[in-house]
Amino acid sequence: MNERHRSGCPINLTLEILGDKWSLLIIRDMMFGNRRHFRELLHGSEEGIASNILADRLKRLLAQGVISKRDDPSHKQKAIYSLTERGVELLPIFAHIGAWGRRYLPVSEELSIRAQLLEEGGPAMWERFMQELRAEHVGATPGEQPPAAPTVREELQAAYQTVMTRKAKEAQEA
Amino acid sequence: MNERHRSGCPINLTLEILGDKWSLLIIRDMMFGNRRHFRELLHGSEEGIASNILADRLKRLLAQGVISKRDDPSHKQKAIYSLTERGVELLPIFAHIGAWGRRYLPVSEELSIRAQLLEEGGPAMWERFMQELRAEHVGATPGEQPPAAPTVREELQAAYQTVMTRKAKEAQEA
DNA sequence: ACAACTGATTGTATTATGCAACTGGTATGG
DNA sequence: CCATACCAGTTGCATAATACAATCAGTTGT
Repeated sequence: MNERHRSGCPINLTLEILGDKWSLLIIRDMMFGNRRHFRELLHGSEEGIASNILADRLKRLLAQGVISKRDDPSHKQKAIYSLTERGVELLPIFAHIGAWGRRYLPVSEELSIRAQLLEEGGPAMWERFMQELRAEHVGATPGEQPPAAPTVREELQAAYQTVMTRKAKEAQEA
Repeated sequence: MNERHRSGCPINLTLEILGDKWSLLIIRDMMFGNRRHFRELLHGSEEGIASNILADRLKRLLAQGVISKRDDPSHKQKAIYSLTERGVELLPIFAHIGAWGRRYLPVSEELSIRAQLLEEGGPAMWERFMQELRAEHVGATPGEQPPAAPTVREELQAAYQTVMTRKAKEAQEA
């Protein structure tokens, strides 16, 4: 546990935890794809993470308190990974990263529609999403409301499906 | 130039460019420390980057259009690195990363005071800072005003100095 | 009993990083 | 005009991180 930090700069310390090509993608899948099991995270993403890297990153994120882990009551070997409050609060960073990438990089339409809605929704939508994530991941908070349907994630997912359906139809017609 | 991307997700594409432990620190120093030369970037930061890593990252950021490079008229071998519009627009991401790190990680007071002011200043302050960065880095924009004194960077720097001065006095008294 | 699935681990090859020394060229002061 | 310091990098080498495929032991459903 004797960690040596390069400096006390908040940006540097954050990069020491999240500054690699996989950590944020894992959190992205937990956050937007609601993937909570090792196998879902391993095979669910487009990018194809290796199992040893996934295991290593989950361990590190766990040690840093960005995610938590508990047993799945339905299966003795299943573990459920959840975001902690720290993890949930990464959402605005994802929103900005998504907006930046969408503006300047060769994104695909179907994978950037969520980023677009999140950017258009602004901080109010982020706050709503974070409340839903807290309910799903960090457990009950006092005075908590059952999340109104549709949730933000459902909205984003529906938009993704709409794009995919249209694209499939276009491909068929062509 | 035949780059293979892992996916068309905006978050993934952004991480493919900026997802390492150094790229964002270099941009941070250019943005907040106004370091524009190789040597300034090499020796100016607390974290101590190696010269070959710096050279490699500058090359990559240049290729990705996040920074630009031009000759320094005052010295035939000097190069001046500048942020492009893409680079300037990373500022909100830095603001959020700084805020997150400040909240959850063991930051030092003097190196997090800038993040605090930037968080408190909110999007309006970010926009002002980005306008100043555009003037300094990407050249004149139509209808541009000479930046009002003090600039945002000067404000941040002054706050840093205040903390450092107080800390030095406290250390002397103790 | 057995196949499929669970969260991982192991071995090996490749790539990235860290560190120090070094390069060719440029300004500067005496 | 020469020594010195400075400039943006490059090179060689050791170590660390990552990628990929195969494998593991325990669990579950059939």
